[in-house]
Amino acid sequence: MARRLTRGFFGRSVHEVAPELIGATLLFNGVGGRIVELEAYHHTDPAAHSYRGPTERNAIMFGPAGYAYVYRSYGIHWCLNFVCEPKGSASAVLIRALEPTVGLAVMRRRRGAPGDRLLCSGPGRLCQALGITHRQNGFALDEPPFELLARTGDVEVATGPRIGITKAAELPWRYGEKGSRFLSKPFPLPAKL
DNA sequence: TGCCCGATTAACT
DNA sequence: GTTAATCGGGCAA
Repeated sequence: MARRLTRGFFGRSVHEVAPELIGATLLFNGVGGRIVELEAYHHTDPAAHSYRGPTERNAIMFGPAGYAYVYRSYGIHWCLNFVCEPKGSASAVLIRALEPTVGLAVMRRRRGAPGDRLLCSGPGRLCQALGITHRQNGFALDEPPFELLARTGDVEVATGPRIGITKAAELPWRYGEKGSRFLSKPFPLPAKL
């Protein structure tokens, strides 16, 4: 059975944590799936919410690693982040897509019954499918209702530019499972030699 | 205070 | 391809 990830797992560089999370299983109240896509946001990164210092919204990013940072996107959607790095470094990974594996019927109902490929393929979509809102901001990731399980097999990890940002858009800080059909967008093909 | 923009999505043409 | 939904943060005045 897969190893349970505890908060110590997250207390390292976002660029160490991010690729290790690809293929890990995220459950919320027993519903969820395999993480197939995420993005890293470091506090020195102009695209990060924490870049300009603490605010009421991003306060949890300035606390210890291993907690959920949930924010409202475009006034409509919720997006889930895992706080990483030593306390105060205000860095996190944005969970962008899951391959749904547990609780398919519940997720379909919450999402208005789209095809399974669209259930959790996007940061707003996966929060809707799992039932995550601002109420979960600050929740510990290694305690119920959250559960995180390390991946069991090998995974091929792809990297590329992040999605939907204008600042620091060139940084290749998006990580995903190569070839997964549950990505929010495909990764650009590697440059030809 | 007011205005613009954003780590998005679905429903349009 | 475009656009509306809708709200917190940043910055100018």
